[in-house]
Amino acid sequence: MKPLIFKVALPVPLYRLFDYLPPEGVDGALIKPGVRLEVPFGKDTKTAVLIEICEHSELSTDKLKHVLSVLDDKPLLSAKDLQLLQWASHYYHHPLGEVISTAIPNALRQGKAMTIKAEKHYALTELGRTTDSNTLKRSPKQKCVLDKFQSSTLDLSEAELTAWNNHWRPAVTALIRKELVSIELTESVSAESKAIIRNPPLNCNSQQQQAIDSVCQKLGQFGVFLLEGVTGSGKTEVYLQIIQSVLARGQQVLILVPEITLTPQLEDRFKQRFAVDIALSHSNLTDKQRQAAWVQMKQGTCSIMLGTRSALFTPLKNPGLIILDEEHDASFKQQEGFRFSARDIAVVRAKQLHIPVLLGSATPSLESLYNVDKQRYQLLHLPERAGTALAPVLQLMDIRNKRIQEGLSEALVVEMHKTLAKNEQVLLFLNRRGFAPTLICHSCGWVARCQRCDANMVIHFDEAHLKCHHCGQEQALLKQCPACKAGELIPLGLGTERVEKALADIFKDKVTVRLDRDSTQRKGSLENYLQQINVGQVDIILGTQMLAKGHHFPNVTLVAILDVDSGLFSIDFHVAEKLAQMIVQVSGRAGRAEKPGKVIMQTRQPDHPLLVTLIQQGYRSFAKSALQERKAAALPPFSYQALLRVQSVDIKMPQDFFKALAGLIEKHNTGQTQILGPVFAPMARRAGLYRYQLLFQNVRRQELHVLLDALITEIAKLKQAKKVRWSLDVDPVDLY
DNA sequence: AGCACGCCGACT
DNA sequence: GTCGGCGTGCTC
Repeated sequence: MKPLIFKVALPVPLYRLFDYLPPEGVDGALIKPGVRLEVPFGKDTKTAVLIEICEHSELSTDKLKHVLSVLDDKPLLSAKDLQLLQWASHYYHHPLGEVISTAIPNALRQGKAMTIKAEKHYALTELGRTTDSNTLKRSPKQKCVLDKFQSSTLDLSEAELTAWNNHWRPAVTALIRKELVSIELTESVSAESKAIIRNPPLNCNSQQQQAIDSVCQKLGQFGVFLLEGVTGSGKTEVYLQIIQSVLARGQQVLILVPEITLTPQLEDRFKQRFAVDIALSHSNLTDKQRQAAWVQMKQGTCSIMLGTRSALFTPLKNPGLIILDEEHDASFKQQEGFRFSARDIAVVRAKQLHIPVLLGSATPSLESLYNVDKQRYQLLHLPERAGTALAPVLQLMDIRNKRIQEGLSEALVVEMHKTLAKNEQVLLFLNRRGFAPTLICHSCGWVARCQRCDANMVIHFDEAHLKCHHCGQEQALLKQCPACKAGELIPLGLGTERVEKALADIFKDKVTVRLDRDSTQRKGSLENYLQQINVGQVDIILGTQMLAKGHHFPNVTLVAILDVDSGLFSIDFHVAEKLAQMIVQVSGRAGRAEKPGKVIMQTRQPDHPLLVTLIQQGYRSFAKSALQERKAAALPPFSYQALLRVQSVDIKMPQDFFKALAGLIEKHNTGQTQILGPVFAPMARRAGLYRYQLLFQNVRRQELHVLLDALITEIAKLKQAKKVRWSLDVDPVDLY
């Protein structure tokens, strides 16, 4: 009788599976694909995932090793999960083992048990702490809540309720989930849950209601919805009410948001509505927390997951809906390793699971709008701002030949004074951190350059450093020109730090807060600043693109984009789209309720078609004309692209690789795929590596992928390929 | 990706 | 005579 062969995926960058024999003394037929296996691999042992069991191997049986042990009783990944991951591996031409690695939490990848002993220990400790009132001497408020809780008194005060929700409930429900708490406790908790009046649904306008109804009618079947709603149009309320319906069907919801949007405020908004726990998944969690969230979704003990990009792959016991908020956001595309688009895979996953997927944005991506045109996606439009709020007025401020002080024109300063005099807030947007992007010698023209990149060092006065924003290298701020030893060093150009200092001079009695990566590095400091802004302790808010994401500033009535021109000229066709989205998103921070907002864009290109179209006719008109341009140039979404990036410390090394590749392309490109390059990347050297790229483009996706398939197989075997770092980026969003 | 094997230069 | 440089090839 032939032995069974286990085909397994390993977390290595290899485009193939490995064959093993079942563990010794174990009937292989009893083991199911999707379980984790401990296998010997080379010198060490690794955690593999069983993909398939079959009867044949390319290798003779005596060459095969036995699986050491089976780590799971039940598959960690279902057949559908595996199917999706295999699809993604194929579509993005990335090794399956590494794709699986992105789909499962780090702890499980390392072979840890699915139920965590340490977690149980933690829960028990927590139980001891929370149920023993005597140990709560330091927190009398908690003690009071506990006493009421234990005596089944359910009329909690508001403060007690908050304490309960924030500190108690998560701990106790975590215990219940782990079945470590007795039945009577469970019962009193559920009674208590019902007693708590959570934030009820808000009244919806007719468009909101229509959007809700459209999606709810499709529950249980596949459909893609694009929810287009400007800031303040009540998108979140639409999400919440649809989620309510999904929960009522006993199904789970996966909500994906961009990296920076996942704030405690958003989490609170969900918590305040639903009487269920919310699993979180983002990069700030510990391995253990991520695993716990993942396992809860898989086992169905939690119904809502709120997470970033990689949460997309979380196994769901009863999938009901996927929501992807701010679908235009570039952070849904992973920019290294397995370069997947969470937005695109979300659609594939929803189709596989026969559930709807809801993409939301005030500024939908051109791809999604194109899919609406093609009737692949159903558009749900929320044209109004909820309540009485008025849309902000956008205007261009021509600053040609005008006096400018540290990036602020006199006319803008006047507007700022007017706004501040009314006790309203001003928001200034400048997408460049640091003090100034260039340090130049006034005497000899020497410029501080990064030694490892084709880039200038950026001046950071606060830390007395020169920093490279591309490789992170830092050096002490120079006092003297290293070239001529004599000249005065002058900061050239504008960054947020510099504007901050100017604001302190011009608006002496006003409070300014600067929000950028440097000022919010410490954990919780962003939350802190946002809090200060919302209670009115701040007059002027100054920051980079992190201002464009999600945060609401109700008292801001003037928004100024200090330098809109820097985004207007780029060889990358995506940049115009990103700029338009950024302008609209930043504008959305202004004007709330009865206070209409004003948005000023300082420009030296007041006639630029992008700006004029956007301002006079709005985002949709801009998108329409941008799509027409894409069509005329046969650019995506009217064609499909893949970018091969090649990096090397040696400037000449990649040439051998490209020479070999040219032969392969010649041999395999039997279709119409256009090959553009190889050329240097726009920044030819970064972090000490020379960077080349080669673009593949074809109006037929299938044909492009057939070529890529053939090429990847051969490149993986190429000896010239081992001397360089290469990667393939399917559907690239930035061509740099 | 790791890791070992392997063949040529500066050190005890 | 040996340590170690990283080029090449393999991992079921």
